[in-house]
Amino acid sequence: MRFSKQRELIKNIVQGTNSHPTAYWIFNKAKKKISNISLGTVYRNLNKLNKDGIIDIFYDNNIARYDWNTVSHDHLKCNKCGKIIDVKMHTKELQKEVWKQYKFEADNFEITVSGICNNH
Amino acid sequence: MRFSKQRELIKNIVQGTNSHPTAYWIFNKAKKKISNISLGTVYRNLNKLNKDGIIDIFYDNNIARYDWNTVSHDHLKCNKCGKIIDVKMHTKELQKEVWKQYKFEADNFEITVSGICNNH
DNA sequence: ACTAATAATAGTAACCATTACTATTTAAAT
DNA sequence: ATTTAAATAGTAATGGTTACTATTATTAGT
Repeated sequence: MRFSKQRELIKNIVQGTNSHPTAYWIFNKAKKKISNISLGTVYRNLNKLNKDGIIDIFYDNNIARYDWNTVSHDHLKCNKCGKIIDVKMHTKELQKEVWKQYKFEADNFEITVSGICNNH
Repeated sequence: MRFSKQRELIKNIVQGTNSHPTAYWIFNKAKKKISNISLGTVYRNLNKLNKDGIIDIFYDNNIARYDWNTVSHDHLKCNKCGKIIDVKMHTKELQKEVWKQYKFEADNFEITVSGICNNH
C-alpha cells in the first residue's frame, strides 16, 4: 500500500475521536483539511484501513461506524443521548459456553447493549 | 389497525419460517399468493407488525431481517453456510453486571456470535 | 344491505448509504 | 528524469428502504 495524504488524514481522524463516527462525519471533518477530498476516497480508505487491521467497523442498525479500537470489545448505546461507550463484556468463558451448549465454534462477538447511560 | 389480506399473508410468512428472512425474500414468497403485492406494502406491514410487537426486527450487518420470535434472544451466525440460529445467552446477571460496572441501565441486548456451526 | 369515512394498497419516485467507473494525478522504483 | 501502477476526484450506479399519490377495500353507522 502506497502512502497518500488522504488516507493518512482519514486514519488520524478515526484515531483522534471516541465518537464512533460515520463515514459522512469523517468526510466532513476531512474536508476541513483537504477541501476537495471525495466521499468515495473516504469509504475506500476506511475499508482498506479496516482490512489491514488498523481500524474497526461495526454496524449501528443499518449504518457503518468506525472505531480506532481494534481490540475485540462491546458497546453500550444510550437511547437518550446516542452516546456509544466501549466496554469489555464477553469473555473466554462465554466462548467456551457457546461451544459446550451449541457446539458452535465462536470466533467473533458483536454485543450492543442499549439503555440509559449515567448522564441521565 | 384494520384487517388486510396482505398484512395477514406477510405475518404468516414470517411466522412460518426459522430462516430470519429479509424483506425481499418475504416479498418474493408473498408474490406467489398475491402476484401484484408491492414491496412497499411488505416494508410498511413489517414495520407495523414490529411496532405492535408481533414480529421482531434485527440487523445483519446493514440489512434488516425479520423474526417471528419476539422473546428477547441472541443469534449465532455461521460464516460457512450463513445459517442464523436462535439462542439465549444474555441473562439477568449480565444486566446487573452492566449496572454494577458501568452504571448503565440496560434494557436491550443485541448479541450476534459469528463462527462455524455444527454442520461443518 | 348501503353509504360514508378513511385505512391500506399498488405503483412509482425519491432517498440515503455505499460501491463502481473513469480519466487524471501522484508516489515511488528504476 | 522517466516509467509504472496505485490512488484520487468527480460522477454515475446500486441496493435497501421510505415517501407520495391516486385508487381500492374494510368497517362503522345508518
